[in-house]
Amino acid sequence: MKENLAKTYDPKEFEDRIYRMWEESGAFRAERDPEKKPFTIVMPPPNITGQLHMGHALDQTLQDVLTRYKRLQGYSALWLPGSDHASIATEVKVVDRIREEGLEKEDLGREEFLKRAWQWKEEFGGKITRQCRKLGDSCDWDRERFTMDEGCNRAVNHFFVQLYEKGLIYRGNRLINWCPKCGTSLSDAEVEHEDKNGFYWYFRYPGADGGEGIVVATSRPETMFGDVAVAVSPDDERYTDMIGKKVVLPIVGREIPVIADPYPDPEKGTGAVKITPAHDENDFQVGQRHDLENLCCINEDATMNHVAGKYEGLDRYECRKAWVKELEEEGYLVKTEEMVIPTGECYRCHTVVEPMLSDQWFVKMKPLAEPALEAARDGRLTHVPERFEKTYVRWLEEIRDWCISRQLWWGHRIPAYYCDECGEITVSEETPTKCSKCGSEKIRQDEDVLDTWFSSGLWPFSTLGWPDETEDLKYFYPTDVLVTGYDIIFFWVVRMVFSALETTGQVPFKDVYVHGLVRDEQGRKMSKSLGNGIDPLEVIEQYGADALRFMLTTGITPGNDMRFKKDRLESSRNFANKLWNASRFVIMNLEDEMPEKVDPSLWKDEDKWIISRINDAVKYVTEAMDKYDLSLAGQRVYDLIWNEYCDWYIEIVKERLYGDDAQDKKTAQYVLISSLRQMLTLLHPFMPFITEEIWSHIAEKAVDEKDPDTFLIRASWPEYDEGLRFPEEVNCLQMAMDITRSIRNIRAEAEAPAGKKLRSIILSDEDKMEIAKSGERYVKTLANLSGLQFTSTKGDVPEEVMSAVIDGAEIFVPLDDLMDYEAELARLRKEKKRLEGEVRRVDGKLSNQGFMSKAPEKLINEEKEKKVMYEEMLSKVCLRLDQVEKKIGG
RNA sequence: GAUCCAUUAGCUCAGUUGGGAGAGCGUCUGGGUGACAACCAGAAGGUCAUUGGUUCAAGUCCAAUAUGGGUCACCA
Repeated sequence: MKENLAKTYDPKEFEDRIYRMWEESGAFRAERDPEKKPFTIVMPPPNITGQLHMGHALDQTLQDVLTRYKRLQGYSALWLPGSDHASIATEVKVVDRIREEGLEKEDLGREEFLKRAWQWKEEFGGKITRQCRKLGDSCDWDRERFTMDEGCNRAVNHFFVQLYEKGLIYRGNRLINWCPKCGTSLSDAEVEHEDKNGFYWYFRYPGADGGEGIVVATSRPETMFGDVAVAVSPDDERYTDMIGKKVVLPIVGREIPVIADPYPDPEKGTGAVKITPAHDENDFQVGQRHDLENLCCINEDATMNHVAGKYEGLDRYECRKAWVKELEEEGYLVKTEEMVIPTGECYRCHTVVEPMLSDQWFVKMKPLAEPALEAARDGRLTHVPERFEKTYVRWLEEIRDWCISRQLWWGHRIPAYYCDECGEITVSEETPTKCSKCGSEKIRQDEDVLDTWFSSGLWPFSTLGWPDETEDLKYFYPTDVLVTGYDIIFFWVVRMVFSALETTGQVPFKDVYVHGLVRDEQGRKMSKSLGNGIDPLEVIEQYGADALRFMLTTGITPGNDMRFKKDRLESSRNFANKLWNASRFVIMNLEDEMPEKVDPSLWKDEDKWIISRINDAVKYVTEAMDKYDLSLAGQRVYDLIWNEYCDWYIEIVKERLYGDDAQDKKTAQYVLISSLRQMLTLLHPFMPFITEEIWSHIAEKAVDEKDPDTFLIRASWPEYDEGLRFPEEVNCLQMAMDITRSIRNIRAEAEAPAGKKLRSIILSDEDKMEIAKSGERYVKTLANLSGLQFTSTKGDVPEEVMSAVIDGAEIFVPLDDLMDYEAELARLRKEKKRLEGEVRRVDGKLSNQGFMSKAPEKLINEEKEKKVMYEEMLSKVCLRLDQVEKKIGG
């Protein structure tokens, strides 16, 4: 006898073992097989600082489902894993760590600090990837990459130099977003905008000529020290005569000009704007137009500098408080107004960002954005769901130059070298030994590192060997689909696309599959600060990885958030349990040998029915998977296994398994097991562990732990087969199931015990008699009958019965002393009402001239048939109702 | 301010070329039946947010409104 599965479903017992078997046998390895088509996904690299959270679990499960599906379909499927150095995030962690030793990073020096950072990476960097294995991720671990490994470093330098030489990277002194806490510049995308309650303070700037001067409003009085002008609209009549005159900066005493510029809106505030070019983007532009000085009054740590006079050294907000007080005491404050102030915050530490004038490196975006837009417009790049293309397009259309230098140590150091002699900047992939212009050896490398996203942007091809024309790059690139959350479309997706188009000339992936966030049971975002995060590893410990995976990939829609519900987790686990038990049943009913293939001529109706149902499901599931409708695909497999295979097929087939007909028994065994194999394959992408475990007990060719080709993970995805449609047998089973349900229904309503054998009479229409009778043996067992009689004459039906009507037949159950006419009456009335409704609906359609003239003929015929059917059923119900009413009356 | 999403059974959500409203959980009624109580057999429960439009036909397409949520935006 074949060894059976354990008595109870216990995922802990086999999940790790199965994973080890896959990994050690090389089942995940993707070969460059010219016979196969490639399928590639690169994993969005998790930060080395992070822990695996539910967001990763969702993101990765989706990728794994797709990868496993394609692998089963015979593709050479590569899912390439890796992790991201996460410049700012990691640096902050390492700084915190050395601070525990009472040290600042400056105390260590750059070299020693980087050593510590690498130590951190070694220590924690592998954590997430180890955790991925628990989820069942079928990544090719031999190809695992890190954004700061040698190859990626080379790609980054190469890309930087390429852009620089094309004039797409430049160094400039411009206004950038500065995070005072992280001590670095940020890109626009790294600044989060938030509305905060604050004030407008209205201050009078007196005229230098002793006149009234001008009143300006500001939400940031501390920047007044950096004011270099007051701007008014040239069309603002209130201020026409002020233009060209000077006003005095209160208390400071410095005289500044009143200038005319289109920027001020006469409708807003007082119509006059103080201009602080060093601390505001708009003011900066005004300053450029009027050739004004950029007077900086705030330090990098957000304290005031010497320009603020006695406030030097004070924090910007402390200064604000004291300064407003002083201005008020001196009579310059005209009024204060409560106001909602939009502020920018650092996306890492949420410190209010300070716009600062600074020397930084920038990427010129317009020339890069255009091809990326084109790729979306002409369909080389598609978004799932489609609507995210708008997000993508709008961001690219409004894009500004990208500040890529960061004042940090952990990251890719900018490959630019300054000559101390002549000031020349040498940009080079290889570390130069001397200045490219004057030949001096006194050169030093730029201190800054690059934005993390600069290297992430190269991920889909740097991981495959670019800039070298490697075999991997040729075979696996461009990748097929990128799976990611909508929250990083801007940060990441967009940058990968333009970087790829610029370097490889191809889109980095054809499709972008966008998923939502996993929220908690109340619908809140899971976050560290709320402490409402659910640890995927704990869930796996309790319910198994398969249950988690199934729960995450079904019952959701692409692009929409999902709520983490324990209910659904339990229901997924129950489904696994159901499959486990069904498989146990199948195995326990096998002989010593695996059943051999039987000739289709031996198939019974129910065999053809389940084969046909599976065949239909294969078509449906394959189409859904191809459209990324994983949820619908998973749901369909669930229904197939539970509601068709378990609920009906297994129940029907039991009689044959316990019977004496040896050949028929073998047929049943074969169909049972071959159906199961197909269903396991369909389910495998979603629930890889349990399906692989069961497979190892029922595979046609024995599983060899060393040979991945014998595993389910490398089996063949079933294909839809026109030859496996059996409409007649499907109809027969359908009718048998309808009759069975009717009888069960009657039994329940009459409160007859399930164990009690009943008799039933089926009064069938002539044309349906054959088909009804062909289902006799199913109905007898499934409805637990002692006798079943078919007739076409009404007279054969006894009077004391309960009844039900289905298409083509009436079902009667004589209940003798169990007879409950009240229940029967109630049920018949309900049925009558329902049928009347149906007839009304169909009549409505058929008497509608528009419908009759415009609807497709096929549909009209269907409706006509329905009309006949419903009317027949109704008349039967009415007749029966009459009888019962008389009975009760008499 | 611009834009996107959501609104379907008590709860959480599916519903993909417009053509008879579904699942899981919960509730109610039966059930220890030779895989499964993490189960089986039944049942109740919905003017698909509102209004208008297109269509023979709308949960599904279009337009407005309401409520909730998200994203983007240089407003002193």
